[in-house]
Amino acid sequence: MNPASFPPKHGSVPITLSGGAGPEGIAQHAAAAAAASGGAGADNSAEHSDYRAKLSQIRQIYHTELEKYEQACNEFTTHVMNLLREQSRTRPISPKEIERMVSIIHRKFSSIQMQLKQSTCEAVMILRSRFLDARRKRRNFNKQATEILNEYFYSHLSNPYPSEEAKEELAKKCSITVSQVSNWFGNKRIRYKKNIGKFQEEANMYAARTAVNAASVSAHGSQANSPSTPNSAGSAGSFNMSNSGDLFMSVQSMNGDSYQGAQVGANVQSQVDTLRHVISQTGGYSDGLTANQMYSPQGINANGGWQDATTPSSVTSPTEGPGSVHSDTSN
DNA sequence: CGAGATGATTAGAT
DNA sequence: ATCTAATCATCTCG
Repeated sequence: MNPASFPPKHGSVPITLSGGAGPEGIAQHAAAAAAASGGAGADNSAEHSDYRAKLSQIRQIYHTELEKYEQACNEFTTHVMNLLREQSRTRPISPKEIERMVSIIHRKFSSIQMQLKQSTCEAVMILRSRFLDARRKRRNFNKQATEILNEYFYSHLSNPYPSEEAKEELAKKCSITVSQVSNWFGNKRIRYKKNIGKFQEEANMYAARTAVNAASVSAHGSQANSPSTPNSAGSAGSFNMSNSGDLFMSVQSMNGDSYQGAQVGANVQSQVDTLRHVISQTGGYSDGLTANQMYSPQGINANGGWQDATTPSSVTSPTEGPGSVHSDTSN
């Protein structure tokens, strides 16, 4: 009953079922069966019942094989017994010898049965990985869900860590599970941080949208919208982290514990995030400052990311970054 | 078909 | 327990 060797990593495929006299590939059998039922379906319950059908199929194969081996064992034993009996006419054969013979045979067959067991185990594992590994049936979220998630993300950019409640609400709105929401935010944070340039357009879009929605729109707000895509964002490979928030440094980091429980703070922060955007878009014009970095990595400090927070001091004071890279945006 | 996008899983850190 | 970072497996688009 020991789990034998669980294939620790997928994609390895080294299985190599016992060659030779052993029970040949139950596992391969099952894998083939699983592969045969590919495609189309994708109905959750249907798939699950499919999985169970395959499982019972494996079980049945296992039992019939087991029975077969047992029978073969018995037959072989009697055969050997007969031989011995015949030989006992020409030479004396002690009962001990017979017993030894029988036990040898049984040992052999039981080892074969162990192999059978192991193969079955592998088969189940393959089946499992094929049907139960969620990665294998990944579906993209629908457009609306991603919109909702993105909206939340970009309107909380300075602290994109939705609370449990927020997650539940998002999950409900998007018709996905809470852990899917968590996954999404985890992936988003990482990927955003990793390549902010790639997400600038998106960030601008959602920021503008939420601005229009939330800020009650003092009419005529539509313009200012993206003077063509700012291709300057550069960052080919080395992320030099042009952290120059400059304009809006002031509001930057009030993240951390300050509004842990206070929803008010969060709301305010959200508004600030949005407004900062609007400012960044329109404000660029008034000065000579080119608008080429409409959305700066505000919430992200140079060394790491959002999460470390709790750096007690040093926040709220625009003391430039550690490296003071300060890429000058003038031309 | 290949590259990039994307959701899920995992190891390790806190 | 939750997050990050890396990675996997699949989807999507050209």
